[in-house]
Amino acid sequence: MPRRRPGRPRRGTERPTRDLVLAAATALFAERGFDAVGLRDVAAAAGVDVATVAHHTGTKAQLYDACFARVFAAEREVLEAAGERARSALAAGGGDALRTLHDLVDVFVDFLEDRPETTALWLRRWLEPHRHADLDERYAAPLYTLVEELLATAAEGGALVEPTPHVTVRSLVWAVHGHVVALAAQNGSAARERREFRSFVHRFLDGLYPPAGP
Amino acid sequence: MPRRRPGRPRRGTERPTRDLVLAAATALFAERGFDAVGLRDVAAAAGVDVATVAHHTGTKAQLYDACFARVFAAEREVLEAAGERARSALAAGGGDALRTLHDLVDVFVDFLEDRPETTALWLRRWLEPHRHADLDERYAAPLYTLVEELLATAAEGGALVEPTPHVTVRSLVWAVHGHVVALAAQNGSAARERREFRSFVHRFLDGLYPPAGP
DNA sequence: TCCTTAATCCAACGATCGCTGGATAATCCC
DNA sequence: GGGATTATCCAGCGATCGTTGGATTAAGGA
Repeated sequence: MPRRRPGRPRRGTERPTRDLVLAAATALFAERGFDAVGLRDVAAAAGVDVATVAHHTGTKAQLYDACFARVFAAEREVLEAAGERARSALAAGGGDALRTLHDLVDVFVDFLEDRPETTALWLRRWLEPHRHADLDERYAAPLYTLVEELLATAAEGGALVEPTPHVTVRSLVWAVHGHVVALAAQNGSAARERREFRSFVHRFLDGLYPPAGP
Repeated sequence: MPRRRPGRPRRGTERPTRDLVLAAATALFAERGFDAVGLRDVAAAAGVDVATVAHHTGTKAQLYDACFARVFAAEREVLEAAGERARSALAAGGGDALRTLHDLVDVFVDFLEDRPETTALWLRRWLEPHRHADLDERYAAPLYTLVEELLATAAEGGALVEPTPHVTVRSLVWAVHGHVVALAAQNGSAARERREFRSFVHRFLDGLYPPAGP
């Protein structure tokens, strides 16, 4: 690993060091948790010195928060874009509501399968809420309300056979996280596992609505 | 906290110190994780000295394993007893298979609601498999196969409308863990939350079987 | 050219960590 | 009563932790 050049960066240059540190720290935090990761581990993974990590990201707690903010912002962006697409598809009225709901949830599953560290950070956040006091309203609530809102919108046409959508959505989200964890734990035949889980989720979603009339 | 008496314990006396340490350590590990808990924290919570903790439970890693073994053994015992009852109820042939399945899963939900640290330890185990290399086969597999077996047994009468019981059972288990985490996070109206989740689980289980004929 | 700003690293501080050797006290067994 | 055994605590070891002060290098601004 070549040593990074010291000195003031050139004008047009962005600052890749901070992103480098954040990416390395995110991977380590997701795998081992806050206390098992030393700042020297982060520095070594990013190829810089410990003091450089502190220079860019402040204290360890601030670095932790920055990692969560970065990952959750990416998730939120993807989900809100998918939500907008679903909304306009339903507003157009031409599409099938159930099919739209399938597609929306597929985006969620795809995203978490592609970035398993997102699931790891969510689980750590749920396990240790005392570390994330200020993140509650900024990330968790919008995602849940989005899916619930989509569920309600999709249910406008046909009645929704589901008296507790809140519990239903939460259970669905946790099932997805469990799927990602199981994928990370097993060795082979991940493709089949992915297919089977999508099939399960679709059948689950279909069960929320009355069967289509003849 | 009165200092514990040194010296060899009396004959008939059991050894409460080890259990005291294990209980305190389990609560701390469930709340904060392995690395965030110091042996001095465990000792203080148990009202003993650090050396006493080491004397009874050996290494910190051994203490961690002992906590998991203790909690998972309790869970396994409860579940296997409920499984035996469900099996004999089905073998007698008199009862309703769906009702038997409801009761079995209710036992699981009740247990985790009563001991939320069980969920915390399961999630930590899933998040950090490198810490639990030897626990995989001893605890995880039997629970899953038990529920799947019960599902299969309950399905002998009526056909099971579920091509992937493995995925289904896992998703159900994760939904229960998510329910426990949500219960711990919220403040009030836990009774309503419990009722709604049970209702959800029952409807979910019913969806696995074809609707009863008229 | 010279001063300012910014990035990087080195060295080290105080605190805490897991762990242990040894002293002391209480009980059992003979 | 008197060793043997066991439980408990005290004190301290070496290692690692998060954090910081200061030196060095490189670029911008005048």
